Amino acid sequence: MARPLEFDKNVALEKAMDVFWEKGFEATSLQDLIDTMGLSKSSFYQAFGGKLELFSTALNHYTDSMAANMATRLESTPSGIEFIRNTFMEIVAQAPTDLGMKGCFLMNTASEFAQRDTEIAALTKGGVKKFESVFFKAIEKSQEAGEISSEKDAHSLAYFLVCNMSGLKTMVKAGAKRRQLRAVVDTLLASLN
Amino acid sequence: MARPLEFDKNVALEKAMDVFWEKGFEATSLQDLIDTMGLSKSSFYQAFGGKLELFSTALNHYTDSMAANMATRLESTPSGIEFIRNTFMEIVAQAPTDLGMKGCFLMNTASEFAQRDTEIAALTKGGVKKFESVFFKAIEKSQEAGEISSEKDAHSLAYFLVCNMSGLKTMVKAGAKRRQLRAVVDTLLASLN
DNA sequence: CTTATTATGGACTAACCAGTCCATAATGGA
DNA sequence: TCCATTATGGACTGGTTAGTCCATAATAAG
Repeated sequence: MARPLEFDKNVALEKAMDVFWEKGFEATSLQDLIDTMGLSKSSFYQAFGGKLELFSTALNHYTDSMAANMATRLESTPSGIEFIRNTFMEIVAQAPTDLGMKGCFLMNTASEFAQRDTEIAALTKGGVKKFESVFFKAIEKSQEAGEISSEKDAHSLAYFLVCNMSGLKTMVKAGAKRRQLRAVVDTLLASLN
Repeated sequence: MARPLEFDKNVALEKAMDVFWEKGFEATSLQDLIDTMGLSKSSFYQAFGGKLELFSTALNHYTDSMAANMATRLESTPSGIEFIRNTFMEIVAQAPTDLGMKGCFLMNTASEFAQRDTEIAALTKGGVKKFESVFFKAIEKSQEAGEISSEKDAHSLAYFLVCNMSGLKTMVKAGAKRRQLRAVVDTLLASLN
């Protein structure tokens, strides 16, 4: 019926997500975006509405795909506590890499400007819940298997894990050494028993 | 010998710190700064060199005064673990206030652009050490008093506390409720014993 | 009072910002 | 083939950015 798009919208969105993830909202210019995404200004506005709108879309894409990824890994891991250990060990492992230095897109966003934009604030709240819910399931699983005492409140523990995930990823950005992160994870895991 | 400054440099620096703290580096314009600091562009550049230079100065001022403040409070608190509890309870208490929503200037900075500027990266590393060292002293104090087992590594615990402090302050920005933060602090404090 | 020194106000710059608009290109259906 | 529809390239906008520069104001020493 009409001229088709010359680019893959999902691919372009992922590239935009990477830029926002690495540089944040303010430090990312429209030029950065259209260069990385490889499309013209017209196509950009046509397809994604604008900078802020694209940012929201990218952030939602991030939390959805990340949480889905974690949920899948949880299902394929026999032990809940093993899933938790793996998740945190991965943060330690990728600490000195480019990926590690980007931190967590969700927490970066909360830190940068959640309180300046109510829509973004709602998005970060929702994003936290997605991660929290995966940890909650992992803890329930562990409690059923007797790995974690059932007397502990699973919701509190889940939030505690999210909080430590956020803290660890920020410490990576603040220049933490692997052994320091490792020590934190050890302490954290020990506190679950 | 010559015309004197019409403003107090320290007062101006504190005001600049507040703006950077609240809005971050990128989102703070020179106009924001000179408006808040109440001085002209010429005086601004004359006295503080430039935006980035002022940011460094403000960040250093923040970590120095914050760490000094904590050190003083530690000395005047009989029990090390009580100091730790107070410190974290204060974060919970001020969570829904304007101050709480600003988060931690140091961690905000690490999150925003530590990895884009090597000088700032060095500053954040140093800032973390300042906080870590206060917690380290608090833990040593607690271990001497028998409140915390001496078998635990004080350095690891100190870093664990810094990490949780960072995490909690980010969770505040992400819209955490008081009772969620409270639960995290309870879990954290319980893990020290 | 004069002079050397420094602070200040305000005009100015060049680059960049997000976003708009329109003429043109490309496509599928009739 | 022709037309309706949509995508695209690129020129353009008004506003903002950090930072510079100079003429003038204020001061303290002599």
